Amino acid sequence: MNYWLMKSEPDDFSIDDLKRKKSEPWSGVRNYQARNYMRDGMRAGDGVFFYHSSCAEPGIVGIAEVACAAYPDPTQFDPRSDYFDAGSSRAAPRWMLVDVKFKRKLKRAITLTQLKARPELRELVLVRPGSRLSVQPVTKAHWDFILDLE
DNA sequence: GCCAACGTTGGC
DNA sequence: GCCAACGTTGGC
Repeated sequence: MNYWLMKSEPDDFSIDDLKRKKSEPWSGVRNYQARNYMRDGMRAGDGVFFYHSSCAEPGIVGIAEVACAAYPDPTQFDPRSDYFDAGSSRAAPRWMLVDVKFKRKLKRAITLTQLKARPELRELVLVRPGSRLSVQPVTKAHWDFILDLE
């Protein structure tokens, strides 16, 4: 079992949105590294930290789970979508996604500030200088450590 | 294959 | 809104 962190802007799609919808196709990722993690790394049942970015208090706000293996992101084929990619095709899809399933909200968000303050998390991709990946791996040790911060 | 220009991300 | 860091694009 692997562990991940996935970012979402709460104004766009929040942990409460995921709770209400129960499961959501993680559409719109247009970064190759993030795609590769979803396509090659993720398996159903993997753990996911749901992270709120670009907001007043960025941080981990909930726990989710990978719900299925990766499949083509349908928005890449839709000319009316913001995520349309004319360079992709159904025969050779460029962008893949997984469904993300709600598990629970944290009692209290674990803020980016808190995470940065912990020397044990120095190697966490999220807090690495310059890292902007919206889908990133989390080691089991970091996963357990972060859960204990709740 | 280099690299400048441009667009995006995301914390502050 | 600013801006640093990063990724992508496209001319050469």
